[in-house]
Amino acid sequence: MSFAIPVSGASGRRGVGRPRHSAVSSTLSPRDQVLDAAGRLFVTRGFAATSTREIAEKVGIRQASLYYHFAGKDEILAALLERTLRPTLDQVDQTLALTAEDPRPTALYLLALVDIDTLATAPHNIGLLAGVPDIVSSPAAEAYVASRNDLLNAYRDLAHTVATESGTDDLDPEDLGELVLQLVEGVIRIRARGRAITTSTARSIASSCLRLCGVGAEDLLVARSVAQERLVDFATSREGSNEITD
Amino acid sequence: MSFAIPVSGASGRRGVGRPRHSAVSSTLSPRDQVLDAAGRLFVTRGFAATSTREIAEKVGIRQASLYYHFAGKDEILAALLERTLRPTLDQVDQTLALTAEDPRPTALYLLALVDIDTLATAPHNIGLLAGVPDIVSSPAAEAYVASRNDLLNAYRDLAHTVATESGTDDLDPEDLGELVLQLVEGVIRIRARGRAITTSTARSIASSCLRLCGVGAEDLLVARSVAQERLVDFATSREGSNEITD
DNA sequence: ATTATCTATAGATCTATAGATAATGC
DNA sequence: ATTATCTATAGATCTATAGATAATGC
Repeated sequence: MSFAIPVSGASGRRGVGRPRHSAVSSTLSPRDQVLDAAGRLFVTRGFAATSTREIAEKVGIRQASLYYHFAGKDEILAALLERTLRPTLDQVDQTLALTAEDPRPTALYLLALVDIDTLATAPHNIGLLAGVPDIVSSPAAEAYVASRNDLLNAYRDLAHTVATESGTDDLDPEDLGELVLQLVEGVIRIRARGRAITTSTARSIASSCLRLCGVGAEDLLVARSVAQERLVDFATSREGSNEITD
Repeated sequence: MSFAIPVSGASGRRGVGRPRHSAVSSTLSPRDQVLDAAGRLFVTRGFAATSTREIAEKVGIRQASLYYHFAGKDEILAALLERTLRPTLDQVDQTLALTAEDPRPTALYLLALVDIDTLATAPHNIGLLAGVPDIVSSPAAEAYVASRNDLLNAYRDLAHTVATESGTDDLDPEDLGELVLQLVEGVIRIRARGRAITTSTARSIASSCLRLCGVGAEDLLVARSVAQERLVDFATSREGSNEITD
């Protein structure tokens, strides 16, 4: 029993089905074109403020045609969020496994770095939707919210351990975790202001996370260099699809 | 030429005008009741996703009656944002003046502390609306966005100076400012998770801002104690309306 | 035959305006 | 007379469904 995968990617794109009223330009599958347009609009105008008509217009199809690909606006959102968070969550597990034997600062540094990279390269800075009332209160975002919570817990545990070791444990673990994640998500704000995220920026932010947990200058350097080694393994195991390694 | 102030506050509240279909409960002026209800809804459901009907329902009036107090939904938003950011901006000027003679870490610490307090005590955690696409893309938020930008610049300048002095200037000033503000706005996230913001939490977050800028443990302690002195002056000059002083 | 679109439209909103009305104030 | 509400409603959306149609695939 294998169900057909709906030809996502640069496949057919040569006129199956009735032609559009305006010519097809993109090489993406129609479904991906919708997600792309929706993502851009949700981020710039907001979810509730974006109508299905606007999305369709950007894609170059009629409003009703959206419903061939998605059951409704909510499902577009759900697909978009899923696609956005999936890579991070997968990488989190790998990252934690990879640094299981290392000192915790190294693990925290690497987790932050991977996360920052994902946010920095996500299409349309889609991470902006993370904490928005519009989105979070939508039932379609339930899975997304739950997953983001797992991520938050990972940060909380790591950050708390690191802070305790360094004697900078004046904050409640829950609050500290929130702040570290907040710092990581700073890339979203930086991107939103139109600034580029360089490798150096990513490393600096990840370092900031350790400083926040009270890690001193020497330990920080150690964490950075060990993390860099792990990252090479990581990138290799993933066939270099990650650009963080310089 | 003095135009009548529309009786904001616990004044009349004794049946001028046609009675509401449901009894008045609040002691606030009708206008403030609208802002209160709208604030709560905007934060939980989002701006575009909240209808004027919902707002009116919470207030206990008919939808059309809103238009006696506000020209439209946008104007409700504008009034709400204005009311929210005003105190911070006023305090920022005072704070910077108060610490003009102090070392920059002290000034940064105090600015963060004042800002954190404002966000921590703002009704309905209204700070949540700060970076939301919904809001930011609305023309009604123009003044608000501009003001928030001034605040960001204040953080950028202070943080950059502090970071340079401490030799932790690996981040671009723009980016560093963004991260410090992001950290301060962490209180919004913490509140959103239903956790209380104690004085100790506020101080820890402000301290985190200095750590982020590379301030060492000893200098941090100095900044904290000097800032505490300034805060006493500050609170006194404002007749103790600020709760930060413990 | 299957696929991906189209046109047309029902039904449910939602915002804002017009004009009536029920209180208090003078 | 003034104020703060009410009722009623026009006009503009917006979402989603039904059914037709123009391509390719077999």
